[in-house]
Amino acid sequence: MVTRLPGDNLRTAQEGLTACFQGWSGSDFDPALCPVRGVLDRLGDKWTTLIVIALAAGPRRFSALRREIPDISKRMLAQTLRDLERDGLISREVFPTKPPSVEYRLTGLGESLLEPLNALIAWAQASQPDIAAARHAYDAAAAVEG
Amino acid sequence: MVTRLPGDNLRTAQEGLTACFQGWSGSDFDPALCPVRGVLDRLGDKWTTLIVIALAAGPRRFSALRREIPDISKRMLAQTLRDLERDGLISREVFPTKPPSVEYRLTGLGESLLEPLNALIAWAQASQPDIAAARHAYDAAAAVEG
DNA sequence: CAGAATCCAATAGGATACTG
DNA sequence: CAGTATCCTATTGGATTCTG
Repeated sequence: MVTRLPGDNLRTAQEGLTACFQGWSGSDFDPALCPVRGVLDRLGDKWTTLIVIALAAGPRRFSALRREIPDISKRMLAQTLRDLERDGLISREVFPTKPPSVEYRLTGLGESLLEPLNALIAWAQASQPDIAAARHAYDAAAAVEG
Repeated sequence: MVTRLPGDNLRTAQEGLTACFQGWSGSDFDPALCPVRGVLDRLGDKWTTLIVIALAAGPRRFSALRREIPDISKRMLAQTLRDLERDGLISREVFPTKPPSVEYRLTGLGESLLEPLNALIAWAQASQPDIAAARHAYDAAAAVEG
């Protein structure tokens, strides 16, 4: 175990991101092929992360998810679940009851997303006051200069 | 320093996300007020993360960013930079040369995003083969059943 | 060079109604 | 219950033109 200085994690992250970035920022590279974009586009849509977080607590049925994410429409819930299943992040199990019930749960791959996602959420929560303050200051400055 | 078992980080992430989730999944809570959604919506747009990653390597000028992200339009670059500045993640410095040049750099708050972002990118890169395989399997299965 | 403004196309996503 | 299908609106974002 090495001793870690305060700026150490930051430098590691800088280097990792820079190395990654240089791999696909070359002008003759097709941006559509960049795997990072593909994955982040998914995570970036309106509902994916919410559903993953909801499923982090355990398996859920379709209507249970609807209750936990009150403002999602049936359409988008069904579609996002399908996309997540297609990407192998969640699995779908149909119980042939009557009426039928369907249970969704994270796969191992889906669970592996929880750690980096948790880090990001923690950052969002910790930074939210700073961001709000910055926005307020920016808007106030913009207002005085017309 | 405690010993860490293999599943330990996962459990920590599960608990953290679940606790966070329960805070705002209550049905009488206005989803628009959820700070996590606000922040993740920003990170989820098409260009924000790309720009942050580009700036992780150091300050950049407007046209340098355009070269490094070849498929961004002037409009979206300007708009995304403005939003990032408003949120306090980057700072903007104008040099009164002629013609003018403007330099953007990450603030301390912006740098603090690099670590969680790096974790997510690393996950995306590591998981990309699994995701591609899952998609292929899903599509193949969907094809046979009509 | 670094934008702002305008216009327009593509997509995301909500509401509703219908099905097994 | 767990979806699908259709329609429609709002937002995103590209192309182009104009300015200091």
